[in-house]
Amino acid sequence: MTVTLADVAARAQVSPATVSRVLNGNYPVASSTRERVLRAVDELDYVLNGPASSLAAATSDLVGILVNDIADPFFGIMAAAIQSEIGGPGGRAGGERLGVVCNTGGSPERELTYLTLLQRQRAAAVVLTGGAIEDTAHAGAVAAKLRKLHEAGTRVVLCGRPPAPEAPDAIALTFDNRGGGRQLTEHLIGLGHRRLGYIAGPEERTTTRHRLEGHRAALDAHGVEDDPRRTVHGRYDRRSGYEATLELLRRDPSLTAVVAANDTVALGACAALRDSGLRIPGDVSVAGFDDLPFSVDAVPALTTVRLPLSEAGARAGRIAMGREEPPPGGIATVRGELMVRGSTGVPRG
Amino acid sequence: MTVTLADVAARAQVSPATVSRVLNGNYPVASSTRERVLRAVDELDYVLNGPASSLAAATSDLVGILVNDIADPFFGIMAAAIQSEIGGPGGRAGGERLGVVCNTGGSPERELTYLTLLQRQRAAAVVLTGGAIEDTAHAGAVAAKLRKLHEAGTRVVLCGRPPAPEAPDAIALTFDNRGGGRQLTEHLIGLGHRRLGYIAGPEERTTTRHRLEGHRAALDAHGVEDDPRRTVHGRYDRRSGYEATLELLRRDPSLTAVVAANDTVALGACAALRDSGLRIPGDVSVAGFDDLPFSVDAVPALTTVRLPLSEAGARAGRIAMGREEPPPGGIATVRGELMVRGSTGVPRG
DNA sequence: AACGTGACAGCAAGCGCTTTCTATGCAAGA
DNA sequence: TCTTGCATAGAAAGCGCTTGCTGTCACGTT
Repeated sequence: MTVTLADVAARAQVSPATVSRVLNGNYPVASSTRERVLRAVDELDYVLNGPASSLAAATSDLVGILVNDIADPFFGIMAAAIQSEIGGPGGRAGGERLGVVCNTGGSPERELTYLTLLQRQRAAAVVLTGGAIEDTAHAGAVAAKLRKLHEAGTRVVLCGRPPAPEAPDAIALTFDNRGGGRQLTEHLIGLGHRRLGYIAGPEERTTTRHRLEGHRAALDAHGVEDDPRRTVHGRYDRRSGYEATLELLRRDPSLTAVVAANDTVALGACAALRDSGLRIPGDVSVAGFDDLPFSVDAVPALTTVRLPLSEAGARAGRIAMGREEPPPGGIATVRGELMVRGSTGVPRG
Repeated sequence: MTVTLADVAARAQVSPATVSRVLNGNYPVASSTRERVLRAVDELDYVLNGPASSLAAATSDLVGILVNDIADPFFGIMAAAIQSEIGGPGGRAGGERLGVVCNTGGSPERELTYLTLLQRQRAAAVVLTGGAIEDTAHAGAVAAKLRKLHEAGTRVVLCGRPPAPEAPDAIALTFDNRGGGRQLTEHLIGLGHRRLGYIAGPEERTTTRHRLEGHRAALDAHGVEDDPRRTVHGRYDRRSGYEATLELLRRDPSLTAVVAANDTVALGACAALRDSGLRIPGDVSVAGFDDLPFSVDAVPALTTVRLPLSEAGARAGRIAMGREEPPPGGIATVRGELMVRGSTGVPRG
C-alpha cells in the first residue's frame, strides 16, 4: 500500500541502508548512487515514516512551543518568532523540524499534559513562553517534567518566564516585568499623579506579581501611599479591564491614572473611562504593558512598556535548536522600553 | 536507561501485551490486573514511547493545524478553538491528541513542507485555516498532498477556506467572504456613499478576491461606478492599511469611505485618516472585516463583518476528530454578520 | 461427567527505519 | 606483485510497541 524505504531501495537497486543514508546525508554515498536513490524517491513519491524513523534513531524532529493563550497576540508574536527559527520549513534542508505550538489556555493540567505528550513524542526541544503559575505543587510538577525532558535529551528553554530553580537545566530568557512596571509608574508619578489605580492580572501568575511589584516599588520609592483598594485583579483580557476600571472608579472617583496589567486590559480600561464620560488623558491617564501592534493605533495612542517579543522569541528558538549559545549561567534578562505616548499626561486639577 | 513497556510488565508480573492493553483500554483486562499494571506505571514513572506506538499501530495522535499567520488574532482565535476541540488535554482521557499549530507565514513552500511533515508523522487529522493561495501549480500540489493524506487515513478539514475541487475528500467550512463584502459595501452605499476606496489584501489569496468581488457586486448592483483607481492591494497588516489609505487619498481626495480587507488594515486606515486631519466618520467612513476583539474598542468603534471564528474553529475541530458529522456534500458555508458601529456614517457634504 | 463457552493473558510476529559491523572493490604503497 | 587502506555498500540486529492468534482456566450446560 504505502511506499517504504525497501521499495525505494528495490527500485534504486541498492540496500535499504543506502537509501536511509542518502536521506539522512550523514554517511558517504557515491554521487551516482545518491542520484539513483533520489530519483527513485521521487518516482515513487516516497515520504519517510516519521514514527519509524524516530523510533530507530531515538530522536524526533518535533519542537514544542507552549503558550498560555494562542489567541493573544502577545503569545502569537512570540510563537511566530520561535517557529521561524525552529526552521520548520524555513531552516536549511535536512534540519527540517516540526515546530508545534500547544495552547495551554492557562490551565495547569493542560500544561502538564502537553509536556507529557511532548515527552512521549521524544521532542527535540521544548520552549515554554509567558508567565508561570505560582502554585508550589504545580511548579514542582512542571520542574520535574522539565528535568525528565532534559535527561531524555530534550532541550528546554523558557521565554518570557522566570528561571525555574528546580529545573536548573532549563535556559531562561526572562522579561524584566518588575523593572518595566516600575518605569511605567515612575513615569506617571513624574507627571504628578498620586492616586493611581492598578489593574493586575490573575493572582497566581508570575507576570502579574512582578509587574505589580514594580508598580509598588515605584510608589514606595517616591513616597506615594499604596492604598490596597486601588488595586484590582482580573484576567488578561479586555473585558476584565473594562470591569476593573469601573470598580476602581467606584472605589475612588478621584483617580487620575490607571495602570493596566497589559495593553489588552488597558484597552478595556479606556473603553470604560470613555463610557464613564472621562477624557484620556485629560481626566485620567492610562498605561499598558507589552506594546502590542494595536497599541499605537489606540486613540489616544497607549503609553506602555515595549517588550521585544519577536527578538526574544527568535533567540529562544535559536537556543532551542542549539544554534546559539545559551546565556552565561543559563539565564538572561530581557528589558522593556518605556514608550510614552498620548494616553498619559499631567493629572487634571 | 529509559523505562519501557517491558519494564512495567516485569514489575507488574504480566506480559507486555497486557500492559499495552491496559494503557490503550481497548481490550478486556481484569480489574485486579489493571490495577497492578497502573501501579507499576506510576511507580516507574513510565511514559509511553510515542514513535514506537505510532509505528506499531500505524497511526499517531498528532493533529496538525495550519495557519497563515499565528501572530494575527484572526488565526489565533480559530486555532485556539480548533485546539480546544482536538482535546489535546481537554478531551476525555484516552483520546489525548496533540493538537499542533504550524505557522506557514503565508508561504506556499512552508505550507507544503508542513503538510509533508505532517504526512510523515502520520497525523490523525489536518486542519487548514484561512484563505488559500490562488496559484494553480501550488493549489494543485496542495490538493495532491491532501489527497495523499486522505488516502493514508488522515482526516482533512478546511476552515475558512474555499473547497478544493481537486481534493474532494477534504471537508470544507467556508466563510462567505463574498456575501460579507457585499453587505458591507451595501451598508455604505445605503448611507449615501458613492466614492468608496477599497484596500484589498494580497492579490493571490482567495479571501482577498472574494471580499473584493462582494464589494464590486454591491457597487454594480447599485449602479455605482467602480473606478479601478479606488482599489489598492496590500498585505493584511496595519502598516499596509496606513499606506494604502494615503495612496487612496492621493488618488482621490474626495473619497467619503474606505473599506478595508480586514480589521487590522482598517485600523491602519483610521490612523492614516487621522494623521491626514480627517474625521471618522465625519469626513470619511471606515469599515473592516472579521470583527476581531479590538475592533469594538477602536475609536470610533469599527463597523465590520463579524465572522464566527470560534464557532467555526470548534466545529472544524470536532469534525477533524470525527466527533461531528461533516456537512452534507462535505461543504458548509459560514456566513458573517454585519456589525454597524461608529466608524461609518452618512457622507459629508 | 463431558463439553462448550467466555473471559483473560501470553506469544510472537511484525511496524519501517537506523546503525554497527562486516564485506567488497580498487587505487596506491612496498 | 602483494599488501594496506580508503571509500562504499550491504547484512542484520534491534528500537519499543501493537495485535492476531493461541492457550488456559473457571463455569454454566446438557
